[in-house]
Order: sequence, then structure tokens, then C-alpha cells
Amino acid sequence: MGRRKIEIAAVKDPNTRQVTFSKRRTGLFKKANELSILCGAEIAIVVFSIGNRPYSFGHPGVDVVAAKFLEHEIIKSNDVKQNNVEVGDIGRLNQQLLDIEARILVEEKKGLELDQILKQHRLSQPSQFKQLQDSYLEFQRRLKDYTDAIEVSECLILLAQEPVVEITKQVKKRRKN
Amino acid sequence: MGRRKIEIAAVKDPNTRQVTFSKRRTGLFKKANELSILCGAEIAIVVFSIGNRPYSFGHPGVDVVAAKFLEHEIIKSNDVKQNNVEVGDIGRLNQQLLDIEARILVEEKKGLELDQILKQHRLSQPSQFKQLQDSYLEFQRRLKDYTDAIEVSECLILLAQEPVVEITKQVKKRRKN
DNA sequence: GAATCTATCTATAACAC
DNA sequence: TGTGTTATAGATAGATT
Repeated sequence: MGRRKIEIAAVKDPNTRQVTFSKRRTGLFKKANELSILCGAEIAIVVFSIGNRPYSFGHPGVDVVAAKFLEHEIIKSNDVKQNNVEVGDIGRLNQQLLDIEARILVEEKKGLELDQILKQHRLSQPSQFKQLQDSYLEFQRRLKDYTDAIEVSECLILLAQEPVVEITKQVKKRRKN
Repeated sequence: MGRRKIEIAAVKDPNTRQVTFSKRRTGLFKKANELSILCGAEIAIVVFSIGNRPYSFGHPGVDVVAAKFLEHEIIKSNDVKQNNVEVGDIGRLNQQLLDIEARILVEEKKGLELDQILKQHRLSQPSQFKQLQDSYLEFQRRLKDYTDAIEVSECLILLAQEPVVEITKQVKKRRKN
């Protein structure tokens, strides 16, 4: 859709490529925005240029859509398991581990952000500080629960003396305390 | 770009909307694919239909691009902190806590999923089990690092005697061991 | 209700500044 | 490097099957 037809193949000239990238990225985000409005769809897009500069579009937000996607992925994989379909090879498992590590990085970032924000609020809004601190400690408690579950998992890997369902129950029990 | 021009506003007729969604989603993914080939860009797209059905496109993969994006986000937020930019109000903070809790739940599910998969592999592929177990323990170690960071944060909230940047350094130091 | 067709609209490649 | 213009390729709204 330009003066000439172009082949869909790597653009070699860096200058032309940069212009093409900028224009088509803009076009892609515009299309995504139209799709979300026309059809009430939720969309997240992340793009990296060849120089590794990140660009993103999200309606209602990249994080929201990403989290939703991950939940669906889990449900899907659970369904697969319930049907006793073959589980993938070792590579897929390692990919899952990488996914989790990536998300742990996000948690880390959020945690550091909270540190900063809490500190500022502590200085500027002492009346609300107590409430927020409670939330924060609650969050921490939940993370510990998770870590506990991981520890139980370790035992399971090393000893394999207990069915997996038991772990789920243990976590839930711990939650209710 | 059809027989008639349409306004960019919610399509009311469910039938028409479904057709539009399907066509434009296909078009969007095609454009994304062209952009990635033409410009050597890495792209991830996630779309949810109005009925919450998920669709995704990724080059080289949704997970890969998402993880890369999150790492960049972390770097960016650290820069923001260094520049002492304004942070938002208490409502936003509570929202952040809810977000994190939601993602912790996801991690929990993933952990349990891994238990299940690992157990299956232990039974069916003993030769690869050792390698996977190592990855799992490595993942566990990283999660512990994160928990440690949270613990440091607790001290910071309660005592507020240490600048936040120090925490980041501590986490990084711990990582390298 | 999905696939195909086609008139028309939109995105953009090349150009220009 | 960015912004604007224009001729043309490509996407798609509505129709048809």
C-alpha cells in the first residue's frame, strides 16, 4: 500500500527500515485501538525495535491483559492434564520455569516500587500509613505461604512420598489461619 | 476500507461484531507479522474477544517478548526513582497490592502445576529428571531471594532507617552468589 | 456461521522539504 | 531526523453463497 509493492522480507537499508518501523508500528497500534473500540476487545501489544527500544499498547492496560492471558493459559494446561494428554518435552518445562522467573522479576520490581511509595507516604500522609502498612504485611504473609508451598514441593521432588493434591490442601489450610 | 466508511465506535449487532472482530484480528496479526519480518522487530500481541476468548501472536514468542518487556520496565522504574518523580495516591497503591496478590495466585498455581508435571516426568523420564530438578531448585533459590528482599522491606517500613536503593543493591548482590 | 467476492476505504512506500 | 504529500497496494464492510 505505497507507491510500489514491497516484498515482505527484511529491509536492509537502516534508514528506510527505521522509517518503515515507525510508520507501521503507529499503524499497528491504531488498528489495535480500533479493534478494541469496535469489538469491545481487550488488547495488549509489546514491540521491540531492532535497537531493543520497547513500545507498547494496551487496552485497558498491558498488565491487565497479560495477567488475564496467563490465567487462561493455566486453565488450558490444567484441562490438558485432566484429559491425560501427553505432556510436552523437557524444553517446554524449562520454558515454563523461565516464564515464572520473568514474573518473579516483576514482583521484585513492584516490591521495590512499594518500598519507595510507602516511604514517601509515611512522610506525607501518616494517617493512612498504618492502613497501607497492614496491606503490605498481609501481602508479605501471602508471599510466605507461596514460598512454603515451594518448600513442600522440594520435599516432594526429593522424596516423592506424598501425592500432589495434598500440597494444595496444605496451602489452603495455611491460608485460613 | 470497505463498501462504506464506518465510525470507530462500538458495533452493536453481535453478529456483525463477531465478523468484524475475526477479520480485523486476522489483519492485525498479519500486520504484526509483516512488521517483525520487515524491521526485525520482536512483537507480542494478546487479544481477548468480548466473550473472553484469548488469541495471541508472538515473534519470536509471546513469553519471550513479554519477559523482555518486563525487564525493561524494571530498569525504567529504577530510573524514575532516581529522578525522584511524583508517585500517585493511596488508591493506586492499594490497586498495586491487589495486582500483586493476583499474580502471586498465578505463581502458586504454576508451582502446583510444576509439581504435577515434574512428578509425571520423574515416573516416565528418569534420565532427564535430574536436570529438571536442578532448574527447579534454581528457581526456588531465586524466589527465596525475592522473599529476602521483602523481608528487608519490612525492616524499612518499620524502621525507615535505610534508603531504598540499598535494597536493590542487596538483592543484586545476593543474586550473584 | 464460515468462506469468498468486490467496491471502497485506509495505510503506507516513495518522494519532498 | 522528523513531518507532510501523493500514488498505489492492501484491508475490509457489506453482499453473496
